[in-house]
Amino acid sequence: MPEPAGQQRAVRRQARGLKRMEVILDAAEAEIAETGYANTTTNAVAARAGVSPGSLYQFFRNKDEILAGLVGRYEEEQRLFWQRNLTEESAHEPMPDLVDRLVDAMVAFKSSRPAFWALFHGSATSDRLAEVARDLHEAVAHRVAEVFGLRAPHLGPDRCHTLARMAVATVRAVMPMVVTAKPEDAPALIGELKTMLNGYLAPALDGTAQPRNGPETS
Amino acid sequence: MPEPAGQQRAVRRQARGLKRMEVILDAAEAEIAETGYANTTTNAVAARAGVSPGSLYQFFRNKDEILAGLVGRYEEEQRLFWQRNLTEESAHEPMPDLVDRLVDAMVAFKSSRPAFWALFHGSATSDRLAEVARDLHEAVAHRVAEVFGLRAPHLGPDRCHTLARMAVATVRAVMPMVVTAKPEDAPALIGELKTMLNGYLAPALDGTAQPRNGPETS
DNA sequence: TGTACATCAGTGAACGCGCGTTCACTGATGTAC
DNA sequence: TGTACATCAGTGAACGCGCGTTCACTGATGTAC
Repeated sequence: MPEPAGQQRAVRRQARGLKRMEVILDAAEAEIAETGYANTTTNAVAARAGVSPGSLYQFFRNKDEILAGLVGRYEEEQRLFWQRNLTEESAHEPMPDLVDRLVDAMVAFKSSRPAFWALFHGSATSDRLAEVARDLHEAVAHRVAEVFGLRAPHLGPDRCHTLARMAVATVRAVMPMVVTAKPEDAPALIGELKTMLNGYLAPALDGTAQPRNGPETS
Repeated sequence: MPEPAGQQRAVRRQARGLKRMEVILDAAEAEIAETGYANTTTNAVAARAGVSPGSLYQFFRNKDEILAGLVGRYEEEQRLFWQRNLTEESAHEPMPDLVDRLVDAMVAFKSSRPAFWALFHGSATSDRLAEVARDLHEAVAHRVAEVFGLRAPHLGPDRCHTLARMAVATVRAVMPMVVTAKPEDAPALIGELKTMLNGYLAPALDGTAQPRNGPETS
């Protein structure tokens, strides 16, 4: 008899149990990448993981918790990604270089984690998932805003945050186009995205040029 | 109004039948705006429309066809919207004015058709709906690209199309932020969107700056 | 060391619930002669 | 002008199917003495 929700005693997972959880999450990731979260059935995840449905429910109380487990893994990866790609040095990096580097890194990340993008950028979402995705994007925007603040201290933190949110939203909007595009068209779209971000961020943060003028050297 | 797409059997609708269909679509629109397409049940739509479930299925063969009916109505509205707001004159309008006017018009349209945006920009979508939304956005981009072509004939149609798709994607990305934002923050976000679009489109279309630069150092 | 017992890991058939859809039926309206 | 008949409009209970979740149960592993 399972204990009432909230009262559940801490379960001391054995090594094989922890292993199983990872296997189940891997299966869920693959399944979601293929068919979307809403179309993913718990039984399909269990079958793919090579366990019975009942076993799955021993480790995850319900379908949402499987999602939460995946999100937990992603959050760690995200943290590492931004820790690696966005440091205090980024505050002094020329804007075109910074945009170039970050966009390329994100595209590369996308390629290596298809399920991640299926979850957070795909069409087959869910209310629960949209909420999680929003939080993740907000966290990224927050981190970007911090670097903007270092770069242009004369702007208030509010304005930095707005700029960051706009930038994140733009990337989020264009990325699916890149994925959908024919492979030979993708680089052009990525170039457009960089141009756009640059044209928006450089004047606001570095005060180098008006939006109508090209980025001339100082 | 013409019959919903997919209704192929020549059923000679009586006047009251056509009226009922509109009532059902109104109910579906309201229901979808409140809970999203996936969470909308056909029985709830029927109840809201004041008809029995069986009656609903006399006019729409399945849930998808209700959606198709709604899309049909929206397509007509969309056509009128762009016919009104984007003409050949737009090719000679100063870019800031054009962006300003269109963004404002779209925001106003959003306010008057909440269900429309719940459908095409909300989080609770579906595979079917995502497909429809993509087609709509593609149609808008196509029309925008035509005006870009008039404005800057020296650019190829392909490049105009790319610029238009990027612009549409950006608007689509920012609009949910505007909706979600506190009312006093919305104007600022709309301003940012305009700045961004302007900074991207003006150099590319009006030739005030080179649109792309390669990886070479300055 | 072995034995007893609690807890964790695992099974897979079956249950239950929601929701799209259908069914058998009655009434309303249009059309032909 | 009425009558017959086809078709449209409408009802609401019930069906069926998919899928998340549970159930009763058997092994496996850890722990205490």
